[in-house]
Amino acid sequence: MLQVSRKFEYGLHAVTYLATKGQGRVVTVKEMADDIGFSQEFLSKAMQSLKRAGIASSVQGVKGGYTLGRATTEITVADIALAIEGKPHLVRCGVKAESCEVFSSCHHRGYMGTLQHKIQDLLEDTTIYSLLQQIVP
Amino acid sequence: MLQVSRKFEYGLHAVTYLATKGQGRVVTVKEMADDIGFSQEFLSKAMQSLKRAGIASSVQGVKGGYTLGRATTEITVADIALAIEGKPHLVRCGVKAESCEVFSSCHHRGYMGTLQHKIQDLLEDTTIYSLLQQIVP
DNA sequence: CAGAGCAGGACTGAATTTGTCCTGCTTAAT
DNA sequence: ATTAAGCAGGACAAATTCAGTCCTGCTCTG
Repeated sequence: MLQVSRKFEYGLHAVTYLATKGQGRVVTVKEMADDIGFSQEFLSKAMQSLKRAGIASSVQGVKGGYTLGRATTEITVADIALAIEGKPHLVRCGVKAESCEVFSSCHHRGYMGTLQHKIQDLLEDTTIYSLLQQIVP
Repeated sequence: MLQVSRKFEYGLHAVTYLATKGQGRVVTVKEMADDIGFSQEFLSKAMQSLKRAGIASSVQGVKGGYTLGRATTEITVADIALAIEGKPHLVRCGVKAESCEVFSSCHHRGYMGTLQHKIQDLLEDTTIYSLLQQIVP
């Protein structure tokens, strides 16, 4: 259906939320979930993915929570997509060649590959910083 | 996962297959399925979608089958995607505003909208004709 | 040492995708 | 006129993926 996953939507919202809170501020998942209006449990999963990718960093224990792991100019939408959905594969043969019945005779692999690359470029072109500029002009 | 559906892959293969067979030639689903290596039943579904969109046209009865509905220069990858997957909705709120918990306060709708538009443009830029050129230089 | 909060594995239910089956309609050929 | 090839399309079944929950453990502050 060429649709982004819900977890990605959660993640993107979370990152912009953290960005508006400022760099130093540590925010709990509960606060974010309540404020934004998401399920706390599920948002937590998204945050864990973002943390593993270095996009967010976490503070353990009481008074713990999440902060952005780096500057908003250094986080692109592509980073978030990669952190949450893993490497993109527009077509199945990108994941597993065996999953394609016509792999050896396929005419479209080249095109689909460059298409995916172009989409990737679009995502890399947007940093969280520039995204926030668009929101609050 | 931002992946194209299998039915779309079937459809794209079918269209290029028909294109290489030449305009007039009527081809049965069975022939295509055997030649390409797809399930006949499922490919048939894809063809029906393509037909409804005018991309393919069908001939009923014995000696029936499918042909391309118009010139390869007049069929884009976007046309095939639309025929088979329907209108694209990168995010859920495009389908149903209610499916988004934060619709009213959402910061990303604008960006996701233009992103979707750009992807759409990429798909519209490729005609079957140009796709075939890439394959057989 | 109690409790807030992150980490992450396991599991469940829902939704979507993929694929099959069956019945009916159209038409060329006999 | 009858037969069989082939499209049309609804209904259904299986498989996969996604979304969301639950639970247990670990870490740190007060």
